Amino acid sequence: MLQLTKRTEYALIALTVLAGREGEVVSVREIGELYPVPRRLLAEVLKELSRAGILASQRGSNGGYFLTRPAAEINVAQVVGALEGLPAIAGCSSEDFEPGACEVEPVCPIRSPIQRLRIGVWAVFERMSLRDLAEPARPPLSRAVPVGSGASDGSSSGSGSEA
Amino acid sequence: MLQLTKRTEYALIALTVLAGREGEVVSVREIGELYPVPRRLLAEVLKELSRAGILASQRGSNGGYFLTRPAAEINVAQVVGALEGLPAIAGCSSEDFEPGACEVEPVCPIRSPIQRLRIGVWAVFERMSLRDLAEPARPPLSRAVPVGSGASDGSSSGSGSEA
DNA sequence: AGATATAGCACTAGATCGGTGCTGATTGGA
DNA sequence: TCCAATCAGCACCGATCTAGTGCTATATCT
Ligand code: SF4
Ligand code: SF4
Repeated sequence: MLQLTKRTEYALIALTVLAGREGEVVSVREIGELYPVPRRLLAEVLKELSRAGILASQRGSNGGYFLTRPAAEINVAQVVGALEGLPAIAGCSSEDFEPGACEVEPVCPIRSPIQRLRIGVWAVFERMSLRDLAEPARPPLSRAVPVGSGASDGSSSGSGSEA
Repeated sequence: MLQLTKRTEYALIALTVLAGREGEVVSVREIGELYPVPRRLLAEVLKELSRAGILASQRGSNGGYFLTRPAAEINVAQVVGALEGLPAIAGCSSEDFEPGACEVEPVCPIRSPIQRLRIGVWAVFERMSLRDLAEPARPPLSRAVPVGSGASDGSSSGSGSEA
């Protein structure tokens, strides 16, 4: 399934708040009051982000979390990477992939292309920073791009989806 | 989890073969002899692709599957879309998402950004055709690109995650 | 008729995910 | 001093999804 986990979504929501209040210390409760998110789970997620070094925490009363770096320097890729491990696309490019786990590997014809996809997807996530998240979205949306080899003429490729 | 299913991987492997033998009719057995893939499962997947209109089938002896269109006109996005539904990134942008399923939706601050990500990821998949898959990979790799608004290009952003 | 191949569908076991429980440690303040 | 608020750590459960298989029917070629 090519979809982020709820944990990651909650993380991004929380980070949106954090990014809009840089320098402040924000508690899980506050965020929970802003958005109808399972607080307990949100807390768990923020702990993870803290362990990953994206957030730092302040314990005790008046405690909470805050960004360790400017919002513009933290991108979605880092967040996703911290919570789900970097996007693998295929099993063999996952972090915890043990050699031999895939029978096809020695002769797999799609490893290289998959790798290219992975890099492309990763780049998409890298290009969106927390500041982009927090801001009301300014979409110059300068035409997508990359990854393919030749593919130059892909113009005709409709979305097609299914059915 | 940001990862393709095994089904999709097998589909791509099979399509690589099909793309390299355009005009021919190739059976599941043949593909299974080329790559150590669970044939039974592979068969199931090709059926799905057939239902989705990406492949057509020929039954009976000497039967098998063949592409309905030139390999260059079929891209990975179509394949993924047929097998997993288009990349949703978040639950609310999934095909079978029922309104009200997400509590946060009415006030969600990340819907718009997520949408942008979705488009970006989708574009990455669209730009890789079956021909790109089948070819021995020539990566001029035309530098990745946009999607975000500003986005500092801190290409250095490593995984940064755990371990 | 018989061998080969796809069509369709249901089913099981295992992995993953969403969410919660519980206990402890740290801090600020009444 | 003691209490309330808050983070830290970890284990646990139920629901969902995935990988893979079983079985039966249908079409085609020889
Ligand atoms: S080797 Fe090929 S089949 Fe095995 S996991 Fe990697 S991409 Fe998928
Ligand atoms: S609305 Fe926000 S939280 Fe709900 S699914 Fe969409 S992105 Fe995730």
